[in-house]
Amino acid sequence: MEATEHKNFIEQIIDSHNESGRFQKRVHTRFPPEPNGYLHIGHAKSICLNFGLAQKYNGKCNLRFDDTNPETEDVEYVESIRNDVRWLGFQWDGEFFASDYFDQLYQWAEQLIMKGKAYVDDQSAEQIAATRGTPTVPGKESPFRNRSVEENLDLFRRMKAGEFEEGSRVLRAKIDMSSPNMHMRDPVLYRIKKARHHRTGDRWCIYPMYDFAHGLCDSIEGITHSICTLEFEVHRPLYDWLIEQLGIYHPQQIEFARLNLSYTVMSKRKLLELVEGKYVNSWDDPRLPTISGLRRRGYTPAAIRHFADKIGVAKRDNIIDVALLEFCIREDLNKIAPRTMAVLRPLKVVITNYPEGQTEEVSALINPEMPQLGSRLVPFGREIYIEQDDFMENPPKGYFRLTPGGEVRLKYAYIIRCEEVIKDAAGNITELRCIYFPESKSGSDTSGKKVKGTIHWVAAHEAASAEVRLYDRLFTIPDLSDIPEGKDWKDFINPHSLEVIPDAKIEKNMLQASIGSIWQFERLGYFCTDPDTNKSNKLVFNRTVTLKDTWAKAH
RNA sequence: UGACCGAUGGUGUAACUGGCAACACGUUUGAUUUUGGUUCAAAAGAGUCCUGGUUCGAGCCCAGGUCGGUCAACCA
Repeated sequence: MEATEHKNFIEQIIDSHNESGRFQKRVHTRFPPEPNGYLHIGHAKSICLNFGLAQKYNGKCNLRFDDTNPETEDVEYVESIRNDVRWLGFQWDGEFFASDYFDQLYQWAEQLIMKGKAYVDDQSAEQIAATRGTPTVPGKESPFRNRSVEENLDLFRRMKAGEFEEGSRVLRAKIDMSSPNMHMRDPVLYRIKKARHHRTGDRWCIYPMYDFAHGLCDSIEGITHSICTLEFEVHRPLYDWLIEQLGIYHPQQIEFARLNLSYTVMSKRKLLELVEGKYVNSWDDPRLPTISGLRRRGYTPAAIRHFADKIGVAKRDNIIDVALLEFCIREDLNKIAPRTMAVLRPLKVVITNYPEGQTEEVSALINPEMPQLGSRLVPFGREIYIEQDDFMENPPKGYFRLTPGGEVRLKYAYIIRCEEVIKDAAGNITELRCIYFPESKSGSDTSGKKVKGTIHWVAAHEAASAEVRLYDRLFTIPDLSDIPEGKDWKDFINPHSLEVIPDAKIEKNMLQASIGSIWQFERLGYFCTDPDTNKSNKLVFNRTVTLKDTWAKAH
């Protein structure tokens, strides 16, 4: 567990509740998604917060689906949300649906009517909108606002019975049309929707609005701390009003600032636009900040949890540098990812003094961070591939890989010297002729040679081939909430966010790599096998993140 | 010309509730290294949005500003 000495403002509130005894030292949170889309890393922040608080205070955390709008919701999303929460490493105490409470909610609505605190409004949606006023101008009361309790009850029951057309009537709270808080201007509580609900089927044709249902559901579940994002701050007076009118258990709502990540977008609307507009390939496209995208990209639950822990919780708007997320995944993967060698852009090297037809196997550490894991055998021979980047004909100062006449170590093998550069008619370098120093073999080096650089390689005679997908940030600017005038946020999509290497050379050991397994390609970064590996009958790797490269950064 | 919320290094979060502004990421430098990775060591970088007040003492309290965010779906 992390050594978190500093308490965030929510923990401080909980502590004060525990001192005052407001909730009898009980802590019961909940994660309340609507099953109408996929979870993203912003949700992960909320999940880690809610479940984390429950763990820290020996409390409970529910998973509740706020499924009050049958038109947009589906069981498919319920499944994917469950799956993502579980994958993140959390197990909820109770699993509930707002729709479980439809009967209770309906009873409460009638109760409000009987108290004279709610009425059926015959106005159209347009009329209601038009008479709501603006933040600075009070709204106008509906002509139906003062119907009798009997009439309201009758009308509401007939709404429930399906006697009226969709959109013809709604149930509204009777609060204050001139309230400075727009949400208190007689908000809609129930609307008619003759839609089939994914759980209650055709049992209902009226459905509660989120604002009516949400706080009441928390109350039903005995939630102590209803944690939500900042935009619901102005809704709180309404939730409190409802609870007060009904005289029921009162949870404490606490709002925090949602996560924003640099170089990406987090809103459901924009994510949907990226997927539907084919800017990315799917909801689990590894470039997306969706949980499924991050998973496919090779992010681990531990790294995401650690990230959520490090970013903290507060109320001010924030935009977290993706570099922090990348730090978290590198930190995790460095410890656990087995190493292998892969050459993305191969340059053939012929070792002229290595006997033709001869091969051998060299020993390579599985993970230098964990030597106890032992080593693997890697084939070596007269012809190998090295990275094109690891040779320069005219190197800048400070370059210490291979150059004409220069020497480097082939990792876990020998030191070589470049003797000759072969080019095609166009002047492109096609091959290098090198010599090796037999006495410089790794582990038994008696050559006395000192080289500055060590490069990775793959033996040509036993190289496997793989497709490698190199991902980069999805956008070219860090802050997508700050778009210059006349521009659209989609104008800043990074055209190079995906580069496909169709034929990389990798250690043949990798043919056995299982789907989703995570590797470090020495000197290149962390990669995981993509599910497409199955389909295409060829190895496909996704680059999770590069290794830090202080040389490349400066050049 | 409304209500609510917020403002601390480049980024994010702290500061025992009034006592020398700290930690992490990022950046830079050095050491180690058969990954220009890791690890280790160090440095630079804010005087806490502004103005005034209370106080021996203010990032924390008070007053007034400024700037930013949120709110006007029969969405959540």
